[in-house]
Amino acid sequence: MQHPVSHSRHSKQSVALFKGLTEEQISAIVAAGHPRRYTPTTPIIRSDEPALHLYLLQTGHVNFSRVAEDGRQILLGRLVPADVFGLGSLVADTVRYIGTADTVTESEVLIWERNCIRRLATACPLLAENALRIALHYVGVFVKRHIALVSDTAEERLAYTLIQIGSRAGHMLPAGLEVDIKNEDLASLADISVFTASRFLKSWEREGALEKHRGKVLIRCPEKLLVA
Amino acid sequence: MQHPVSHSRHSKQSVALFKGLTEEQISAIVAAGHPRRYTPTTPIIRSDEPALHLYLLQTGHVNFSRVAEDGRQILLGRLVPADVFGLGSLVADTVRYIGTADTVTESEVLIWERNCIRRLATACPLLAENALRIALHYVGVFVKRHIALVSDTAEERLAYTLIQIGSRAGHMLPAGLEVDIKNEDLASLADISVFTASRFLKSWEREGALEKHRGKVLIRCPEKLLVA
DNA sequence: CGGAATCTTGAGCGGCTTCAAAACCTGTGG
DNA sequence: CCACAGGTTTTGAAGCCGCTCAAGATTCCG
Repeated sequence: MQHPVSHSRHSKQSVALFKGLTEEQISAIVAAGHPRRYTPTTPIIRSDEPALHLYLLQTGHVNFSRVAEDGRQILLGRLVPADVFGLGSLVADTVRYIGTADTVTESEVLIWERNCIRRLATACPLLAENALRIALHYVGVFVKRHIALVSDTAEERLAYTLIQIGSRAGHMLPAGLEVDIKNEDLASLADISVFTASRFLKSWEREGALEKHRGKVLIRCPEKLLVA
Repeated sequence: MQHPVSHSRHSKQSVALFKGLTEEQISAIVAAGHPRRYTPTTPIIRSDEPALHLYLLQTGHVNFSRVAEDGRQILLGRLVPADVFGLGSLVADTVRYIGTADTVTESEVLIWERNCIRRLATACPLLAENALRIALHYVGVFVKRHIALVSDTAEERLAYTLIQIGSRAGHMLPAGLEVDIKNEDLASLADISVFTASRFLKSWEREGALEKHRGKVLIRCPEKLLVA
């Protein structure tokens, strides 16, 4: 699975964690972090481990998930460049990671140790405030997903998920918006079975709304997904 | 619905938002807030409104909910004394409330204006850190509820919900742990229909695990809920 | 006592899931 | 270059959990 695609290195300004900081502050913080590269399908953190590190994804894609008691792995989100994870490392008493992060593609991350990033946050309170905003954002995201799960149909959830993941992790092509994602992951994000996902995707393909290839979806007409 | 029950005024130490602060700091913060009293079933904040205030519940119970597109009201949680809501007021750019807060019983809250609480947070960074911990805690709570929704049965979810709400909002009686909550709210928190909720509650009552009265559940043997 | 809210019970059904099996795609190694 | 093995996707058929709908019972309060 080699990707000639550029795993777009984000600009520093687009990092939500750095919002409002000066160039100098950002540079100092970035310099304090350790870069690291992971091969595809490698675990970076595991859920319930003590949150000892903060991570900033620079290139590549990462699945954030959690396993249910019955063993099924439930995707909570897909992380893209400029996303951070391991926010628990910023609080005083040791909290634990909420989910497991596994690389999907080869990925580069910037890592700070707990004490290091906490020291930086003390010197620069905006960092803590940004972390709070991000955390609240995720609360909103999960509430929304929850509401959708109890009040929308499987088809509506899949359509919404596809649009959402497309706008975040997709890349523009002449033919449309392409997303590198398997049916299995799409299904998990939409909280439906792979079979149901396949059925709806196929039906949209027949209507010309998208094209399906192994591990890829090419969205041609996003508006066609939301109608029927 | 008059309650002779004491809506236990929390001690200042038990407030998660004040964790690690000195008595002096807490007193100063509390002094800066405006107390206010609400009658039962009154809205305090509405979802999607700009987060202009931070609230600390001092006495009473508050439902935190959100309405789905089809109009159904979905309970996200029940707030008890020492809980805070409106955390969005702590971040710089105006975010919006995630849910609606309605009093269940007569309630007293302490209110801070956005600018006021932000000034206090600047002077006392621990406040921001505590807010982050609380936000991350809620992320974990919603993730857990979501996992349960896709992998547990209706009965398991209801049992878990009952235990949870009992330990948070219940009061000890000689006969057991009593919770003031309607089937409808219990059902919403467990993400099941009122009918399904009624069936399981009745079945537990027949097994002697609990007693059901209008608007009340008396839990006698919590362990009996988790078995069959 | 009347009326409104809450709770109960039964019957029927429906959207998804589960299960089984086959088709398909893709990189690999002979 | 072709065949093979692994993972991925498709399709069909059957079943089930919990929901919906309807109606009645119960409790509470003015």
